[in-house]
Amino acid sequence: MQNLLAEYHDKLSRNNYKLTSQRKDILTVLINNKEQHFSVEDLYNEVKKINPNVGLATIYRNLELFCRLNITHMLEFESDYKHYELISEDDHHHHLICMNCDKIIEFNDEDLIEFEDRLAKDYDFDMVKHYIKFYGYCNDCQNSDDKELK
Amino acid sequence: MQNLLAEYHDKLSRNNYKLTSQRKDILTVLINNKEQHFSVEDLYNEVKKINPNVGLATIYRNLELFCRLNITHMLEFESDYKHYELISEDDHHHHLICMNCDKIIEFNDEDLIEFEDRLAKDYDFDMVKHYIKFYGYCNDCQNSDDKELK
DNA sequence: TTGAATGCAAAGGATTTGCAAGCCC
DNA sequence: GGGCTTGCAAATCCTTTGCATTCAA
Repeated sequence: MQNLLAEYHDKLSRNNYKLTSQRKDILTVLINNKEQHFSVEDLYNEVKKINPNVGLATIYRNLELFCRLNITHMLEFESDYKHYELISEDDHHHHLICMNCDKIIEFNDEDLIEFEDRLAKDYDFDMVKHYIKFYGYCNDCQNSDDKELK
Repeated sequence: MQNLLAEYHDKLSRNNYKLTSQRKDILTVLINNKEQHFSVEDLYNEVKKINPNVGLATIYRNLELFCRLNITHMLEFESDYKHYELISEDDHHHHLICMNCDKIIEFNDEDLIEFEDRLAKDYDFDMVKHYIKFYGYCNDCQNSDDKELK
């Protein structure tokens, strides 16, 4: 955790950004909840627990910055607000989204690497990251009659 | 094209929605531009060419409906508005997105089916569709110095 | 010290909503 | 004819911006 914060501090410095106390607080919340993704509002509320004076605009401005620096990335789930989470290098981390109850199942998988390599070669594309969303019905909802779509 | 429109008409009827002239116009534009994805504004402008009296809210309301019925789906590209396009059954259709120039390269691939099948089994998830976005640098931008991130 | 970063509040802009009028089935 | 749809315009709400103040380096 100290490691990660130091690493992000470095990256900010290298790109001529300062590690303000607000940035430190935002990163701390993200680091302490690596497995979670936050809406801006939720993140704002968490950071306020550490620093009650932080402004919402600061959260927006810094998430934008962190995404630009590849410290965080944005997740978009249809019919919902944007969410953000830390990028972790060795994490192949994707989502199964239930079209009925909107449940989000997270999973990790290494098998896409091969596929990705071939793709990078075929399209001469320098691959940095990928986001994959699978839509369908979770096991709770597979027999439900609520689903539209007859 | 008649086929597709009739099919969508059926699906609307089966779910107790009417095929209004506005819905027909919207679907017609989408069908005639299957390979394109539209922002709401762009779609609005196209539909106005057919029916100048259509309202913007109608476009929003119907795209929401069409997505709910799995006639269209929403594409989200970071730092941009939402886009929409028709869903075509047999299309495995994904995007490579350049992080420098924002170029979007579309590609089709069948290789993910196997992966997807395993996943569906592992998580007892009834898979309907998947969207995959790869981020990186296109060949024009690979040697550019503009990229941040030192 | 000094330009970058923040907080606040106001502005912006995409999307949604209320309601009377219109239209599909 | 009846109720779903539409058009219009106003409202909503997430996000951005301007500006004076504060702060990291």
